[in-house]
Amino acid sequence: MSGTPTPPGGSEREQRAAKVARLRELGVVPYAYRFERTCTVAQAIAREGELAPAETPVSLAGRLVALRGHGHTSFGHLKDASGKIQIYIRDDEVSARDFEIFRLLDVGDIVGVTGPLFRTKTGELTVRVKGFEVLSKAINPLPEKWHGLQDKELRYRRRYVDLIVNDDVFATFVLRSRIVETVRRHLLANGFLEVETPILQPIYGGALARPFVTHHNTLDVDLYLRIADELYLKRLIVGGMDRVFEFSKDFRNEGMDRSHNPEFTMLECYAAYWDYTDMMRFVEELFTLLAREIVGGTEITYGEHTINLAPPWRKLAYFDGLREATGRDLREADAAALKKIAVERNLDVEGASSRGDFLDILFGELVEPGLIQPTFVMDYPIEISPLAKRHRKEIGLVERFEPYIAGYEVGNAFSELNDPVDQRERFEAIAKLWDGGARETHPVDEDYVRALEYGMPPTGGLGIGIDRLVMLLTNSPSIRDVILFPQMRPEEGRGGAGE
RNA sequence: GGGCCGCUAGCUCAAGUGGUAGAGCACCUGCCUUUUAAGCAGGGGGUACCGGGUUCGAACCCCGGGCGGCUCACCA
Repeated sequence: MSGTPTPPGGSEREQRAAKVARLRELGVVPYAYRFERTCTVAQAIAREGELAPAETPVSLAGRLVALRGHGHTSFGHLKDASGKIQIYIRDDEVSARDFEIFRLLDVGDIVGVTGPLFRTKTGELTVRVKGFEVLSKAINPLPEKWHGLQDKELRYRRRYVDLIVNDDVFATFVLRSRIVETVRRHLLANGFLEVETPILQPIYGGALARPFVTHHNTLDVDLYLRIADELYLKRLIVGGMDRVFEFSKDFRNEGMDRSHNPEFTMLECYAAYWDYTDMMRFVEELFTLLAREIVGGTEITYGEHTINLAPPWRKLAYFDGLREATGRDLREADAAALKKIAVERNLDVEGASSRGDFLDILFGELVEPGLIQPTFVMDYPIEISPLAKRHRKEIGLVERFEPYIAGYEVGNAFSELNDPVDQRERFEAIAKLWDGGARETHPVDEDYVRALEYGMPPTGGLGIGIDRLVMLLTNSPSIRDVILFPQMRPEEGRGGAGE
């Protein structure tokens, strides 16, 4: 093809590919090596007043998101991570070759432009393009400009396109980064040390969940992807690291839905010489900071709820919550009695067998949904808290709390169990439940018990589900809206014949 | 895993009861020197998720499969 315009016919992708060839014919490398920009779009907009428009050109780089050709001129919009600005080019202000090259550009291409800023007669700040470079020619067209990319499957599978065209999606992930940064800063400011612990673990623990299993060839052993990093962090407390934390990608081989992804991010932190009341104060401080820095106030909106994060938060003892819901004191109730209550209320008790299972069901169904405003649920039954320290006053309870917001459990904390003998007994009790057919349980981690036998100081521990935290602060209804690449079935084999 | 819904051009969506697939955006050609959902005129583009069946004829009806969404169950 020689100098002739792109021939008609073929898919848009083919037509755009032909433009790449045409650009090369014109001596343009459509995939540049670098571009020196003088500022971002947002900076250009902010600095308009300081610049002497006629003399001081700016160089900006970004994606063409709109083009409006007018024969001898052309308007368009250039978008970078900071914002969007109009560009304007005239054929009497650039070379004929440059204008021809410009006319080969499409929406979606990445370009660098240089020129002074001016205001059009409608008052819009615009770059008067005197020179430009093709930085990357896009072969695939962007989604349509009015409706953008709607299809959720495509949005998740091609998140890069979603990010290009849906500004609110982009903003959510910027906020996620800022949230993590704020949490990290608060921890560092309080003397916590950021550490990294194994993702591949020979024994999984620290939570009750089904793990992913993998295999190490050289060692010829099965390893588990961690379901929590708790037991490793507390080993570090034993080792004398008084305050540690880790943003831990955890993996749980369970169902997926609006609030569960197989891999998710958990913050865990541990502070020697704290108990759970210290941790409660810390959580309130952290959320107050997040509210101020991320939301700009203590009030947030989540779905239909307006939530006030200002401390102090309501404190609700676990069995007080159950008493309010059932009218009965269940502290002494055994498994059979609890089952009876659950069945009376038409709750699904399938698969439940232990006292802890029934308590979990009753609390989850009757109490949790009402915990909209921030609430610390405190002092859990010992059966469902194998790593928490016995309550200093109440028999059968542990010093544990979970902060609830908008009906979501956003964290989990306790005065950590540091008595090795008690810990071993708890592990064994749990293991027995396994033999009894309980849904999930722990293998005994002998090395962890051994670590406790070297002496762990009294310690307060806290876990916060980062994904859910981000959901709350960004008013996102699905965990998939706050995870860049949520787990999907592979595209491979789509449309294939059934097997 | 169960239930309901969906899958048509690159994207967003149409097409009473089965009759041989359309629009807008995007792309191509022409015109257009301050437009902005630019405009006007012309044009190209389809494995209808995949496979089978019924039928003279299937985007549409039936069966099987795939993927997704919502929801229930389980979990954080």
